[in-house]
Amino acid sequence: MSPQPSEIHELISARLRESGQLYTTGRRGLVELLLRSGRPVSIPDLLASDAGLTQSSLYRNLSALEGMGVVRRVVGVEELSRYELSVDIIGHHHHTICTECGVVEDFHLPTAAEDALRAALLAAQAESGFQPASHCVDLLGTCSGCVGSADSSVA
Amino acid sequence: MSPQPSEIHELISARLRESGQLYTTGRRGLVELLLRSGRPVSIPDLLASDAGLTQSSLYRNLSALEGMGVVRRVVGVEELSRYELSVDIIGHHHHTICTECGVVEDFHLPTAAEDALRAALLAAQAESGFQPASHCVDLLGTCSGCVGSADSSVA
DNA sequence: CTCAGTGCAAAGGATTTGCATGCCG
DNA sequence: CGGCATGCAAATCCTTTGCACTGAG
Repeated sequence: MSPQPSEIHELISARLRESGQLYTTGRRGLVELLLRSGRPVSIPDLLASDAGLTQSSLYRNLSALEGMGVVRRVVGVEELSRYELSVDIIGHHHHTICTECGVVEDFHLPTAAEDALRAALLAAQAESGFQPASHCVDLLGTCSGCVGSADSSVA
Repeated sequence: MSPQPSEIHELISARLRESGQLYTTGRRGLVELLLRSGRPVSIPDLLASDAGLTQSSLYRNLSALEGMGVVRRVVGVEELSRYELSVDIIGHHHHTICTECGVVEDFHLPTAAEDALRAALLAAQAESGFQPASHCVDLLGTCSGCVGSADSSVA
């Protein structure tokens, strides 16, 4: 299912070309690092682990690759921590994260869907040895307010 | 399903007492703000929106309330952004986030579960007017390496 | 009165940006 | 040669912390 490393490099190289950018040694090294680690890695980790990466280039390259859809930030649409009242106060729910305007909205799943999801996660748990305490389902997409406007900023 | 605001305040007040802490005016105001906004809010937002909140107190109060399980941080177990290769390169998958050691691992859902999940999310989408581009399912819990050790740091 | 909470201000860490230089096409 | 990428360093933003003071029980 996953392409071979060599194919990956060619794919990325091609995408960069399309955007008028270069697949330089540094970028290739970064991709190798991500490929090798096999899990999401933080920028400070990358800076600490490897040798040849410069702070600013790393940030810039990750942004560039992210903009092309090669790399993605794992948790939120923004890097800010967000807070809300806890589930046992507000009730169990999930979030929709609008990738246009960054707004995070609460969103409730029908009970049947919630049960199906829980069952699926429990089944998956058995295989991995990971003990889930809770799950977090976030939908990334476009909120109703941003559906009309292509990419314009919030009015 | 969700308690009334007055009950919420009493509940929080009680929990604070148990921990030997106070439910002061400032904290009550913070909870009101969270209650009123109805969605996850960032700290800079809180600082900008309301008037009477001091930066340090806000951070401290959110930490205190989070520690008691009243409030929770929405996205990651750590505040760091993490990067990985994109799904169309690595393949679709989800994450397990260990709340003990902070390690984020990739994790694949069985196809049947993935389908059920997708169907549930599509159904939910129809009601909300939100157009999902992708979903993100994260399991919060304890990884196999941390299951044995209670709360000790990584060995 | 005593202890926890608050406010101010400075420190710490992550991320972004400016500018001059090096490298690829 | 021309444009993109890099490196260094400074700037910016979010978050944490120290310390003295105010508020609540």
